[in-house]
Amino acid sequence: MRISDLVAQYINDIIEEQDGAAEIRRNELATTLGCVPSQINYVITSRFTPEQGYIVESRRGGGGYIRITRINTTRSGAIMHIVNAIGKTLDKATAEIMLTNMLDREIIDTRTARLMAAATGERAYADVPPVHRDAVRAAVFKNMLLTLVN
Amino acid sequence: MRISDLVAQYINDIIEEQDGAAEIRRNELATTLGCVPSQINYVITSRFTPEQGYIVESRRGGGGYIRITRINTTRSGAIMHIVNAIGKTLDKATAEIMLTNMLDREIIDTRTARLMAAATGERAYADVPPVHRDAVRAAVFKNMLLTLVN
DNA sequence: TTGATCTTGACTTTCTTTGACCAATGGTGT
DNA sequence: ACACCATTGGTCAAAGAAAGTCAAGATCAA
Repeated sequence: MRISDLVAQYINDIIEEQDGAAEIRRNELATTLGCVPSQINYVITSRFTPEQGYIVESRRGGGGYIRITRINTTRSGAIMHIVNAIGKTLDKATAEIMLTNMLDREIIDTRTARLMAAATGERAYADVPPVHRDAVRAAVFKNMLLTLVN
Repeated sequence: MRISDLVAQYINDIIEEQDGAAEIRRNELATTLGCVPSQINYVITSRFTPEQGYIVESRRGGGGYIRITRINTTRSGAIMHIVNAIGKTLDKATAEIMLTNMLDREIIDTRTARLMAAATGERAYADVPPVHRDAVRAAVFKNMLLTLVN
């Protein structure tokens, strides 16, 4: 087996283990796999390109690293799935679970989550008759989600 | 972990605690974190620059100090100003004007503006008795704005 | 055979750490 | 006031620690 395939597989394993992202140290990995450091660069530029759905960030100098992140192409699909899962009403607890879930899956970022939590929080609906609160919340939540679908 | 990151984090924690400004004593901090004093300068010049939104003042001699102030306060201040300008109610048109204004002033980005517009749009309030709609909108809008302060 | 893909290593660039030396400030004794 | 000095912070350059680039040679597949 080719060394480059070993390297690629090694990186893929980490990405798989770590939920979509691998952070490696080039020299260390090269030593571990018994190859020259620039081999890592070769593998990255040939198998972890943006076209293939990866983002690569790196840093030189002391404490340097290379981070490879798999792009989530199913984001829009995931959002639509959630939108469809919301019925006529949505209680606060469920909304929060959904937000946490989306955060974990990196469908939204922390700022967006906070913003959406604020818009669906109980405090915002003091003037809404209790029987209607969950319906309003569902509508607000859905409308916001839809703006996130590119 | 890099020492420079430790220093940066330490300073950031203080800034966070103290509402936007940290005053440190270079030698003391260096001793606390176990690094050479000039390391503090390195961290400051590489991570707390004006471009990154910080002002740094210092003084030598007895009772000397280094003060690092975050100047993103403009944004927070601007947001708080808007929050305070919103009364008990807020109609859709006014909300949109405010959003446009914040966009122009670069207080928020396009995505955030769209998200907030969706959360305050008429379509979200079908289940709210008309007399209460503007009050709910005001509450939602304020709650969202408050998450942007920081 | 030949073009594409791999492998390797010399050289480059960027970021971090450290220390020697410099500059300003405030206090103290005359 | 003034000279002096202890106490701080500032600067800069060298050394160290990664990662990046590139081109020459090796291999492989059609």
